[in-house]
Amino acid sequence: MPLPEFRNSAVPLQRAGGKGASIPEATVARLPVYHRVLTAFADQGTTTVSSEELANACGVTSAKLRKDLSYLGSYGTRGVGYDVEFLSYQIARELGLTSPWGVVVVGVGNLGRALVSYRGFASRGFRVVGLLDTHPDVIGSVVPIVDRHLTVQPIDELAEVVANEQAHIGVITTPAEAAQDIADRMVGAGLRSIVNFAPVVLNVPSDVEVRKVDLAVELQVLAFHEQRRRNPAGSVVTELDPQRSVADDRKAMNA
Amino acid sequence: MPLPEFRNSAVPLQRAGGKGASIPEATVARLPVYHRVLTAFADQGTTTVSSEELANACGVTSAKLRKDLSYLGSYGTRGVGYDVEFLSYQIARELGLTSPWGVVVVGVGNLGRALVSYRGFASRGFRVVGLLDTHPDVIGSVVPIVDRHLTVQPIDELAEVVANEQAHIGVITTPAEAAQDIADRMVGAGLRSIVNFAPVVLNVPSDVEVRKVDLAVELQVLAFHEQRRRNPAGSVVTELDPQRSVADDRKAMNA
DNA sequence: TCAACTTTGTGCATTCGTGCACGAGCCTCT
DNA sequence: AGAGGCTCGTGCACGAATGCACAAAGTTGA
Repeated sequence: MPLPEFRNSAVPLQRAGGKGASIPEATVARLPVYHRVLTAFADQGTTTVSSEELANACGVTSAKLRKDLSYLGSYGTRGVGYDVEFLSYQIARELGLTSPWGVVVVGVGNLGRALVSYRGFASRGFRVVGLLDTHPDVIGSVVPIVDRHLTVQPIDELAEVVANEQAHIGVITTPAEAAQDIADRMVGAGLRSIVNFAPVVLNVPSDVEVRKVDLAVELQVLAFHEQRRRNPAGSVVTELDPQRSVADDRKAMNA
Repeated sequence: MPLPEFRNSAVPLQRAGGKGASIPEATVARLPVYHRVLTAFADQGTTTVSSEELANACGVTSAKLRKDLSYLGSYGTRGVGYDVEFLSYQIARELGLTSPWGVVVVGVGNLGRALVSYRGFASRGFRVVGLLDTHPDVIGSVVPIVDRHLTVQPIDELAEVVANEQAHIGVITTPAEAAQDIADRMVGAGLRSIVNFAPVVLNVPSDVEVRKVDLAVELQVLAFHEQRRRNPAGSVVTELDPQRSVADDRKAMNA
């Protein structure tokens, strides 16, 4: 994904199809999608799905889906398919969604507000337990969360909130300049899982996992492919003049 | 990312280090980060960086960085490093950031507003040329973009805006229910690059590229690892009772 | 009960991505 | 000019991820 940076922690399978076996990162990244689609199937009353149907709805191939699910265990029935409710539960359990996770959000701008009002939040085992900011103007203001309200607290109370509310995940929705400082505070407060929406590379201890979400990266990857579509062999100038030198490029740069 | 879903379009290198050679997707996803960090180096007056320095600032290994850059060409100087300005320009050119891309944003809630006010937008070759919504309440309202203002237009004018403003990229920031319809309209209007912030799997023709950004997925991946950290061998119940059967699980599911 | 049909689970081959290690090339100093 | 030192570029090996294809296992119908 945006290609979120993976820590390459996957080790060879110890027990194929068994519980407790290590699951490839690529698979872990897809499980949330499977879970969401299964929930949708359940809501519309479907009780059973084949790997083919589920795969289509998830935008993956059926072979990949089956292999992914096989890491969790043998939860399908040959000749029939998967029980929607049951499979959904198994994935939720594997992802750790059966017990709720406390989330603190730092940075209450438009982005922060958008995230905390996102409904899929609470319904999947996540609960916003803290909303903090450094700016005096927003501290103290009341923000509507999905099912209640929350008062914005000053950043200095971070450690307190994390401890009292047993938060485990921090979300950074501050401007880029503030992000590293907030990350340091989060680590200091004991958080070891961070989602970073600010467009900067965070420097954190190796036992802290950071997942980056960056619109600019997504746009630039799309732009790259758009450009390639126009001119599959490379850039226009290059194609017109394959003998173009690096010196020429240095001049063009200043044009 | 999250594993954003790649189209596996990478083919073997045709000309190693040459221009126009295909670049691995994993590399393409990292180039925007290199570019941003290089810009930061340039802003603070640095003129030269070694692969080691740049790699540290980008959160990757120096070997990976050098290999990534080698796909673009030989732009470094042995014994010295890379010229910051020059390398930055080369990456920008490769990503297609030298000419501006028109972007239309559909869905003017908190998220849409947050995105269009993001400064890193215009500075990297992207320009919001349209802001649309279906909701009568927001249509006609004026939204401040980074360097100007934009009036929210009704969704029916999408094709018109795309054609007149030569937009190439669509961003979906609507609720999940509306996303597929918007995607269909975008495809109909001629867009072939879409960033989707709604938590649904979009169904689009194979020549359209969709990049998904999903907070819920990021949180769930973190939750998975948090859980594994607590109990490396698997879930608690599983460890306490390795003989637990699938039938037991079906009961637990309803608890 | 048995045969035909359906769909899962997985072994195998292939492709993609990463990291090591070192040769190639450039700069500096004497 | 030549030696020494530094850093890039890349060949090679290894591990991760994907896709194919089929045996295993269950269901349905006669």
